[in-house]
Amino acid sequence: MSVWDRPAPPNPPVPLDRGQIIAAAIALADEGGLAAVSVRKVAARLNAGPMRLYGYISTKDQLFDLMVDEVYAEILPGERPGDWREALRGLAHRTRQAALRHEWLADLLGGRPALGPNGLAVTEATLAALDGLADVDTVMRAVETVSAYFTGAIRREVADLRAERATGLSKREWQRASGPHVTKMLATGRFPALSRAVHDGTEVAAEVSFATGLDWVLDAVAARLTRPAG
Amino acid sequence: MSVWDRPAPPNPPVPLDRGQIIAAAIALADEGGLAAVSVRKVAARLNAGPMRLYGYISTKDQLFDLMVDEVYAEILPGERPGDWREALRGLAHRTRQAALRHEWLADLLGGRPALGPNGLAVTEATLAALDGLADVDTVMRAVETVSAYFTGAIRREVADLRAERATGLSKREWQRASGPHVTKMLATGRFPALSRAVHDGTEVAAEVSFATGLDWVLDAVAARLTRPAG
DNA sequence: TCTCATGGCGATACACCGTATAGCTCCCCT
DNA sequence: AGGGGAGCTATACGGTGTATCGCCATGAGA
Repeated sequence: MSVWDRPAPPNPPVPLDRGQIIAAAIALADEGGLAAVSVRKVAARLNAGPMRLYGYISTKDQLFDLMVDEVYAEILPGERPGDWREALRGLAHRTRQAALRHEWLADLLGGRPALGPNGLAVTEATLAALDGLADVDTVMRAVETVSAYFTGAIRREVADLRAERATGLSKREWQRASGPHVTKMLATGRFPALSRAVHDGTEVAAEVSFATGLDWVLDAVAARLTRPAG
Repeated sequence: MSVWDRPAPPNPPVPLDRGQIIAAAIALADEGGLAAVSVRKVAARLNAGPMRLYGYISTKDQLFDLMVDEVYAEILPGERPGDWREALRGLAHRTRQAALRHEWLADLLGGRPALGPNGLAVTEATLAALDGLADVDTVMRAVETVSAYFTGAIRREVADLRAERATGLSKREWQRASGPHVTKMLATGRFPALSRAVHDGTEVAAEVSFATGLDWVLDAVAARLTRPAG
């Protein structure tokens, strides 16, 4: 019996490794959000059966961790930053940019400690940039505070962005156009300060608002880093 | 044929309303985390078929929104706060306490705009406490910055707490005891600053770290609220 | 009092999910 | 040439959210 008589194996199965799995998962998430990532779909994109992935991955949550760590590679600082402030500001902005490229990152940010190699490398680089400016505990507090700020800010920004996209209205347009539920709420008069804020507030670009809050927080940190141990 | 001869309907079906559904869902989440909340399980807890809930709720995500708004009721300030700083500090601490009572809140915080009645009421109270201290835009920026901080800080705290619980080790014990993966990473010598931080850092109570960072951020806000429009 | 409409409820069903298990097939080493 | 082991696949289980539909009980109208 020649090779021609016997049918070729249905899948000429390409070797496959963790990296391809992570890349496929990220592609799916970029296209359709985290909800579009399923073990079956990732496998399908690699011409593999679902169970094949479990040779490289132990659980779906672990796949999420790996995806996050992969993105942390994009967040790593390119060159050595000028000073600590530039280091922290850069970290914040690079994280934000990564989350705008991969919106699903906002769903995962801060949800689990970032202990992958790239996550650790980012932390290392950040701590190194603040090294010696104050005692270890103060430095830790500084990094944690700034991280907490930009994590929270990024999450809110992405949440608002999705809401706008879903309703087709910007936050500012709400009150006028239709904001079916919120408008009615504001009209009840039970939220005067909020109404005034929505009415009189200037609509400011998300990046500006992000950068402004960040500068405030950095100022606060500066006050503790220069003085020895406030 | 008397009433006694005819068997009672198997489920004496209690009327049921949104509040009971939300309460049941929260109870499930408190016990087993967000993952333990399924439409079927919530319904079962109310002696109802799954489809019954869809008369009161349109989607599972909406149920999550309702759960969050219910918890915002616990976050509402009890009495009128002394000054703006007390208002913001109180808000932050009450949110944190709520998240410690309902850990699943950390998974949802900042994930979607809080537009329910209680969420709006919290925002209203907060804005009211800052009213007139600066122009509307500065006040908005202040509230957003503080909210971003405590949202991010709470998420991280809960994430760490779960990690500790899962490994049975505190963050400090990692390096010594076994931290299967992280210890090896630190041992590679590729993360000197991080290693030093882990080694030399003082283990500080989560609440203290939370409060410290919060005070820093509040100081930063104070600098903009007292000066008119920095 | 009898009849009919209606609206809420339940059962059923569908498509999909994560993953445990077990068997098969192919390759390498002896 | 034969045996062992590794890696892949098929199957299966117990769950998920929710669309659809048919029933029954109730209240209204005659």
